[in-house]
Amino acid sequence: MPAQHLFKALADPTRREILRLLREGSLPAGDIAEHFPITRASLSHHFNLLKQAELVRTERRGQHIVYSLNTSVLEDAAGLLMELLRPKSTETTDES
Amino acid sequence: MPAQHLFKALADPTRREILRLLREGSLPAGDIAEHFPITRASLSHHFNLLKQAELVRTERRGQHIVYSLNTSVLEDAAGLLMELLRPKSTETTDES
DNA sequence: CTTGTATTTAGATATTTATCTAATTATCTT
DNA sequence: AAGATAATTAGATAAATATCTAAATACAAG
Repeated sequence: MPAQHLFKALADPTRREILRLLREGSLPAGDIAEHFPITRASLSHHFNLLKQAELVRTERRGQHIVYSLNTSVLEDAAGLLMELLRPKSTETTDES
Repeated sequence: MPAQHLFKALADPTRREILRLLREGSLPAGDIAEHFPITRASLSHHFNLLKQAELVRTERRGQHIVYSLNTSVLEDAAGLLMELLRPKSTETTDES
């Protein structure tokens, strides 16, 4: 689990808002785009970072590309933060 | 709770490593500095961002400034991620 | 097989960020 | 008060990042 990609991806408000939208269910890129004042090209850039962090998955459906949340990676992220909350024992080797 | 500052602060590997050091207990800036290959000035910059996010607190002790972890904010951060994992109901208004 | 729609990629630009060196501030010690 | 030590701030710079427009790719429908 590359913590660096993960936290970098979470650092941007637009990307966090994308994740928030996907909580309710999968959405095609175009539907996501309607919620933001930036271009689709810019959103594609954000999608790339989210995919790199494996926070989202994609599936092509016809001419649409449908994005969905990868909840397990979000759990991992929360877990990484919790690890910072005490027991050095529970340490996992990690280049972050 | 300004999510933006929080996630920005967590996005940098050096800062996460600082937090990891502080898990074991408070440390003066100088002791922290020994763990890193960068200048103390650069570390000061990281300290500023961590303080802005309220992830650390400081206390002057003589000529030393002692840093310690603010665990409750780390818990908040983990909580924000968990909120992304389902119930839109549990939503809290947040400009992030 | 051409036209239209959805999405991404390429390339450019302005802003932000991590880092450095040098200077400053704060405290301690003698 | 003067000098030494700890830490921060100021100012500069190189690298990373978010954004844009324009071009490219992928699929669907006539």
